Amino acid sequence: MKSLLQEVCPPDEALLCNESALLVDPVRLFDCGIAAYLLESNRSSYELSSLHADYLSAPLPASDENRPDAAVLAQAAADLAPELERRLDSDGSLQVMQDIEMPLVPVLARMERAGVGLDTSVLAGLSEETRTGIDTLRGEIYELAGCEFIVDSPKQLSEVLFDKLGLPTGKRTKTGFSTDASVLSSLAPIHPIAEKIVAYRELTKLTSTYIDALPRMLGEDGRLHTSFNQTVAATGRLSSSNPNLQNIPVRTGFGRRIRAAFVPADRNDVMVSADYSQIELRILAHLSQDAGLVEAFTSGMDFHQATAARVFGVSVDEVEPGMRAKAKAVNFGIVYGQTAHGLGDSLKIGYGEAQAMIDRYYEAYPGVRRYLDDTVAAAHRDGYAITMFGRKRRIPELMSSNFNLRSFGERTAMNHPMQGTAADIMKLAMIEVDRRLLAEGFASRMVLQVHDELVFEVPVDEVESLTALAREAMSGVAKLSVPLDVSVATGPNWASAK
DNA sequence: AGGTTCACG
DNA sequence: ACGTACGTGAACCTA
Repeated sequence: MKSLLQEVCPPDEALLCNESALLVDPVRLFDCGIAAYLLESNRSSYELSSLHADYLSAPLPASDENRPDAAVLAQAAADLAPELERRLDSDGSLQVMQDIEMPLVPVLARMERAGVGLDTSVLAGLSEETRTGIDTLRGEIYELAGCEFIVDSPKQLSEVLFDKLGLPTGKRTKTGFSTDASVLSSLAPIHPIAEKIVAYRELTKLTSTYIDALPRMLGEDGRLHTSFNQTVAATGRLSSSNPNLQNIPVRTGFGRRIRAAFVPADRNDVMVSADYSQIELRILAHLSQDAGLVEAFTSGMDFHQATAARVFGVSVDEVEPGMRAKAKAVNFGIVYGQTAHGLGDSLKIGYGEAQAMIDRYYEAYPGVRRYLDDTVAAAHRDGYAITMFGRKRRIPELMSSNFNLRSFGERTAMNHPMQGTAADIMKLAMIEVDRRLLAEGFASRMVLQVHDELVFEVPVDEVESLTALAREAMSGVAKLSVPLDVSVATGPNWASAK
């Protein structure tokens, strides 16, 4: 939440946060930075000085003793607002501004101010464990390498792996040979040092980014307060920083122990997590109107399994786990603007086999291919891609004569309507959830958003009503051709609320 | 400051 | 003929 009000007069942040009454009517809120973001979501700066220069064709006036910074900025905002509003209107982006972004500002302000609880004793225990683990692994790596070096240095590691030990090189980076996780996993069968390095990387990553870092970032109230940035992600998603609470580990068992340190403030409260299931693919089903895809979601069966059955031409109960995993990867790929290369990499299969799977996918879901082709063509014609709710993303790369850059633009054009519409839907849901929490006098608080998930701190006696509220609000904000399924879970910490 | 790597959706 | 999966933020090393 980097609102104009916060920029100009930090103490008045209270205006946006007050729990008892919303003193600022979102209808009358106009944030110049967010307006410019809706017009050009790729801008490098949304500072008033930058906007003044670009939209009013004049540098920001200098401040002096008669005109302090705050006065200059207030005047700049006042001058910019009508101009930006005109541009939003003629761009067709005023709806997104008024219906989504401005109403979201006080919601994010309240979430940031509420913060989230962190049990530092959990992290202290993990820190102890990782310290000894890291020391042991480092020693084993030195032993296997036959020398001591800085394992964290990709340059030194590359010398050890590829020069000293003579292991086969894989991908290249700008500066040399890559030592990333996919390279190390291919080296694992050849030399035992590879898996030690992978394990070392996991522990050092989790320690330096989370276990040791988060306790240092607690506010005076003993809670973690992130910033939800509203003008960063070009698709319309939020981002989170200082600390980033949208990338807390969850994929490994050890990582989930970090997530377990996120707890409610009050001992009698619990964490509740509500997340959209496969929202981007459901949006694709709606946008493409592909009969097979819509059927897969309305029938209520396992979606990746249903895809596997169609792609491999077997009945649903004949789908083996390997087939489901492949179908799942193709489904992911579709959302990213599928390429045979990318799919081949992720599945560790050949380019040809990957292309064959993609072809079979498009045969199974012909409406998807038609939709994606139309979407790319429209983006070439218009210069932008657009979401269901009218959020545009300009894609200048489509004009490039460079094949790679142009292809990137086309993948962006395919991805934006799915990722961006999901962001729109989540933002609308947050506005509705927040409105009802206040209107119905809940003590529950919405504390985090992680793209398709909302996290709440909830008094035990509100669990049932909050669960119903989250379900209704999240699945009810948009009417698609397929249901917007929401799964809700509860537990004493964030890891257990899954 | 830029590159690499890796945490998340 | 070309070669990348989409969107982020943070830590670390190197220059």
